[in-house]
Amino acid sequence: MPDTPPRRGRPVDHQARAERAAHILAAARRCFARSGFHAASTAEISAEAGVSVANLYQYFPSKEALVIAMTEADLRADLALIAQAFAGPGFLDRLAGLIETIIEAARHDQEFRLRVEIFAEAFHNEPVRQALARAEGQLQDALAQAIVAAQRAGEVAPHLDPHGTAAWLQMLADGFYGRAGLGLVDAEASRTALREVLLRGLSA
Amino acid sequence: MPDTPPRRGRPVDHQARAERAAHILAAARRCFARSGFHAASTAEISAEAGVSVANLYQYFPSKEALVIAMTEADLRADLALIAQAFAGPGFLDRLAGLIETIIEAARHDQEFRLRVEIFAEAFHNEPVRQALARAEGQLQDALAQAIVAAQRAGEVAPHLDPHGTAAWLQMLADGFYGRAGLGLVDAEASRTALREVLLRGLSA
Amino acid sequence: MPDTPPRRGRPVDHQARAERAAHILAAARRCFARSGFHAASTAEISAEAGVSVANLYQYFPSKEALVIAMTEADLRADLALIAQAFAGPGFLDRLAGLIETIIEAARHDQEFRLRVEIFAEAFHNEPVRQALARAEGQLQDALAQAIVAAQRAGEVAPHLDPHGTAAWLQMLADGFYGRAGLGLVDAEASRTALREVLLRGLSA
Amino acid sequence: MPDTPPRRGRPVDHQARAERAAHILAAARRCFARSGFHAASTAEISAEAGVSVANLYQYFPSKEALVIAMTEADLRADLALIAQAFAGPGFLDRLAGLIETIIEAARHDQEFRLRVEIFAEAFHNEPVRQALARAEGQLQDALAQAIVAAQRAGEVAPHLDPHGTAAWLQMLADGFYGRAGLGLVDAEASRTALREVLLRGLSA
DNA sequence: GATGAATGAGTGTTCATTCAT
DNA sequence: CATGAATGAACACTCATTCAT
Repeated sequence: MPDTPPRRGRPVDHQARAERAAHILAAARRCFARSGFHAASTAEISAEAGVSVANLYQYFPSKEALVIAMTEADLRADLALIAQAFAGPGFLDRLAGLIETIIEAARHDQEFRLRVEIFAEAFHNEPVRQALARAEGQLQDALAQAIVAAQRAGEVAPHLDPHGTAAWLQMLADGFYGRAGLGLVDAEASRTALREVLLRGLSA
Repeated sequence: MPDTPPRRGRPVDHQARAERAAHILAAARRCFARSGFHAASTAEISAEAGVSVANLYQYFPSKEALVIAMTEADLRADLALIAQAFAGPGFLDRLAGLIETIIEAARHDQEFRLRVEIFAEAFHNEPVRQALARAEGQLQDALAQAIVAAQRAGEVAPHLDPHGTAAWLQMLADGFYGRAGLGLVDAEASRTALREVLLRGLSA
Repeated sequence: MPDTPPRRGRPVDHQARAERAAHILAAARRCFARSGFHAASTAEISAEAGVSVANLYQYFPSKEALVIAMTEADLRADLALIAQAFAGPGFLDRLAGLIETIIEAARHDQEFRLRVEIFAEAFHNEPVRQALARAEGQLQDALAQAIVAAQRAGEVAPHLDPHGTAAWLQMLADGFYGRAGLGLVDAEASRTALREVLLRGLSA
Repeated sequence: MPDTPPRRGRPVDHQARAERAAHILAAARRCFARSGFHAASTAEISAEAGVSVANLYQYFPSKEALVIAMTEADLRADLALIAQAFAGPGFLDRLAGLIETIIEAARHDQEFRLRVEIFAEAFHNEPVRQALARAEGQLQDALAQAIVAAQRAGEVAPHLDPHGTAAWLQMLADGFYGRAGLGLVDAEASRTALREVLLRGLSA
């Protein structure tokens, strides 16, 4: 490495920047979930975050960039969730636990709407589409990996195609998000029915 | 109802009105699927339909009304499809055929995007939400009814809750629409995996 | 001609449209001259014209289109002026008269600023540049034609290149506009000096 | 002036300041010529100069100040050019040489656009107008002085009003800049025609 | 002196909708 | 019934400028 030239002026506070970006992103999340991607104006988002519109643009170059950043953050969170959820034996039990977690969450926040919103936006916005497709692909890979492990452990039917199976798990989840966003989810019935289909669909 | 008062002027040609409304609605469908609900302007829709913007407003009082009409038309079509699909014996075979039909359709048109788009809009637009919730409810009833019949015929596991089961079938479908809209659906893999989960999930 | 299909709805009033467009254009002229092309907002122009901003956009698709329309209208006016000014014998006298007219005008309106403004805009805006270049070309042709006629009539030195000569006449005019816009023109001195250079520069 | 009070802290390096100011001014010049006064942002200028925006403001209190400084620098350069160009005998030959220089320059850089740009800005910006008017006045004086000398030397017609004559020389130059900026200047034709008009317009 | 961070005030343009013909 | 004309309200994004470090 060549010696870096001595920096003049105010140094960049990377941590503060990251925090503020996250703060704005969280505000955008709430706004998009509440009003929808198009209806949520940059003014609304800035106000929710308590910053000026111009400041928002110093952290994200466009509204689109917000969705993309969101998608990527979600991906990281989901991957972490999956990694943790399937870290040990008992695949089916852990899956049932995951369902429980998701159903519970569906009662309290509007995050679910966000997922559908992002899907809709992705249809007409190429960069968003790419980000989302990439995220869905990575999630599918992670799920497939967990399925393979469970198959090796004899917990999941061995002849099932791991990726195809992961795909319908994702479809089920996305479909659940939509219904949850509409307020159509009956927690008790969902729990039972989903458990049933997962057990029957996967178990060896 | 009392007898209608004698009408003055040119009598309304109900059929012509209905046809033109359907024509406009079809145009709107294409536009919404192509550009999204918010990005598709009334101007774009009118142009696609070959009528003036003001004329559109004589058939539908608002853009929102278009989505609602669309939802209701879709409901009728879906109910007809279900009624026809499950009219005789062989529930599981018929279901597999339905999947085939849907997967094929996913390759040619963009209608799938529309479903997701309408979900997203419904989240922030109460009248749309009501229309969609009502449609989903009726679809669920129809599916549940078909499931009950199949259970009686011994084709579907008898202990399954018909409504809960119908619900996950819907989730699976909605999730499929989203992935199809994103272009993530591999026809062959989807066919196999979906058949598998349906068979395992439902069969007696 | 195939028989035109019977027009439905409100017919277009072409005259009213043309009048309103001209009205808006005149307002834009005043605004551009007063505030400059960039500083004059579409809101300012609409207000000056007494119409809504959206209405302005039904007559001109962009701010740029206003300048282009202006350039073309000016071209027509200038061509007419030249045609009329050099319709008969006495080229040099007529030229002197033209100068007089222009100098007088420079005292009362700000139109001169507009010319410079449009030049500046043309440098960075290709469509405007093309419109302006085309206009300047046509004006040069018209001037050159008048010079040729005057040469035939023995009023202008026969060996002068008509286009080159027309070019410096235009430069002189443009330069005059700039100085007039700055308020640097002394009517009396300009009159004398310009007459002198024209006479000496052109006469046989 | 009374003796300056003893300065505290690091002494100002006047030379370094002047150099950096000149550096920034040169960058601004390129940006204004390329994008226009309004379209060139302070960010663009700073980037071109390789300094921060805030730093620019430590050398020039506003964007306007940049144009004014530019005008004054140009004035100094032009005065020097004139002084040198007309330092000896052979006024007309020297003028012809000057034309040549200018025409050549018009082929390579965009500086010409800058002149027109500054004129346009001057119309709506009083401080700029004053700077430009003052510069044009001084240039006119210098030119007039050279003309008087040439008249004494018998090279220029004695009855011509020196200031009026200087004025049309300036107009010709400004008009040339505009056409050059538009790309309408044919070097060969311009050379011939301008030489002709200068000779005929001035010679004794 | 030099920089990063922040912002109020705007910009051109679009849109769903209404009204007169 | 069908159309052209009109508009208020909004929107994403930018900019010249200031201030704290």
